[in-house]
Amino acid sequence: MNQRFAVSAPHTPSQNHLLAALPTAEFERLAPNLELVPMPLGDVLYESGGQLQHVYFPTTSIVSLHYVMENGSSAEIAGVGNEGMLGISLFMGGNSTPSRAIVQTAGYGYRLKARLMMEEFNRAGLMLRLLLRYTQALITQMSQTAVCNRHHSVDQQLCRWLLLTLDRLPSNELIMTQELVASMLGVRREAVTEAAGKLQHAGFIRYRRGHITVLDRSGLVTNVCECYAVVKKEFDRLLSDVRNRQGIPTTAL
Amino acid sequence: MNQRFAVSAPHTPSQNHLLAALPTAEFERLAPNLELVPMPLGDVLYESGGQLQHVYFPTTSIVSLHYVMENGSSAEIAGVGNEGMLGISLFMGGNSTPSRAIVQTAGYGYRLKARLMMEEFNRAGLMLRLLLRYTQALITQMSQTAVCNRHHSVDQQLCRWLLLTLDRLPSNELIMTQELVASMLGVRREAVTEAAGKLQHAGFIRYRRGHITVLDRSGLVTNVCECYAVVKKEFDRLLSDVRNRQGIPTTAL
DNA sequence: TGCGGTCTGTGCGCTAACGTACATATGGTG
DNA sequence: CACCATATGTACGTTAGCGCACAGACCGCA
Repeated sequence: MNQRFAVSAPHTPSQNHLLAALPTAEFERLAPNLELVPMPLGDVLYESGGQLQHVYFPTTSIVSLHYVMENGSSAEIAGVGNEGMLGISLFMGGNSTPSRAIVQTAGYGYRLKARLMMEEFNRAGLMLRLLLRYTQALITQMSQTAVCNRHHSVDQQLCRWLLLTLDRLPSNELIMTQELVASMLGVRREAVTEAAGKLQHAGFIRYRRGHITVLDRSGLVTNVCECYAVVKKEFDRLLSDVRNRQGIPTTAL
Repeated sequence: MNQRFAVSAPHTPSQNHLLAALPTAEFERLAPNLELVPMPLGDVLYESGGQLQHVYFPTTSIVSLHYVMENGSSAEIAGVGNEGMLGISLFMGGNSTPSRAIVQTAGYGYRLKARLMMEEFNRAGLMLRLLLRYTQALITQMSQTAVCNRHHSVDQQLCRWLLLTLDRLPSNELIMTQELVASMLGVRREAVTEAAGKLQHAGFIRYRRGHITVLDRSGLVTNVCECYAVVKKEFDRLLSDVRNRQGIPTTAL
């Protein structure tokens, strides 16, 4: 159903919540410059330390902000789906990303040239407010990841990760090897096999070579740590009024 | 020497790098509203989830952004000294902090009413650019903390933490119990005792009840993980032109 | 000067996660 | 259809860090 939808439905920038939240005037100014791009699994949008040529607004894809250490081990810092944007360091001022952005779930997205993004941002209009809000939500996600890495078990973290990914997906199936999940969580592949085995045994998920299907969402919820709810709640709080083209209260700016 | 300096030298907002980087006009507009406040050890500036009444610009104090979990365990997300500011979520749009801000090293700072801060920010001038840059640096610190929590030993993390704190201090002595350090790193107090014991044995530090003195900085550097350098480098890169009243290249905005 | 709360040192069993090694299963490709 | 690269399952010893318990040391205060 997911794939059928992706084929039959026309792609539109409004599938991305941030773009969808722009007032008509701003949206139409931007629209001609938004370029639909396919995002295949494993595609690297940004390399750590690289210059930003474009920003990306995922629609059906999910991208992982990833950090790779000197010794080769890695961990996900945050995930970005159709609720967000990639390339915030462009307007934050660094002009280069500290982390790597890698496509975690294949799909589509729209991209915009860095220069055009900056022009829009510099108008200091709704776009600026939207992006700063989103950045705030992203910061929460990163902090929570830091704390979760410190204090929670792999089992809990796997549940958190599955739920956060599931929330960004139209279907209940993840195209995803355990190896890849392991590199997201920053743990051994075997640890994922074991944790996923428990979840499958409990009937919450089912998987086969490269596919994970969630059968019982509520089962995952009972096993997840508080971090999931914290992140979810903060995204809802900050971005709930971003769902429709109504804008954001102007008190903020 | 540190304390003698704090007493004899007059306090001035320019001791904070962000304030010092403002052009004279903007600085003088703000100055009358900057209120000098003492920041005693353990003082809580923001409680998690609370509303922001002020933003704070530390001068001689260091404040820790801290996260406390349901089960009581905690961890530091980032530290803020005279290079930065507390209360970024004010202008980012959330208007409430997700984390707790607690004074880690006693000292002074200036505070500014939230409303006045927003007025300045909304001028979309240099202040906005400065603060976004700083936020970008803060994000790097948070990401790196997340990864460090995942992959590095307590020994390494203690070195990282000591060096980052030392860099914000005019002297080489930290007024700090091991208990407090432990709650920063999110580990057991005993783990800090042990790690600190090794460092003392190696002659890098010396400590007594509530005081840690760094004797050999380079010794810590040889034991620290890459995370220290990454954070330091990114702060330097983003904020090097913030040291003096020259402003920031206008390419960014 | 002595008291007492707090900070620091140390030991011990326990567990989660790691590193390594290898066996087995799967599904796309020629 | 057979092959084979890749994904998954399992096992075992090792280790870092935890939780707990308690002893000793320090330092400010009465």
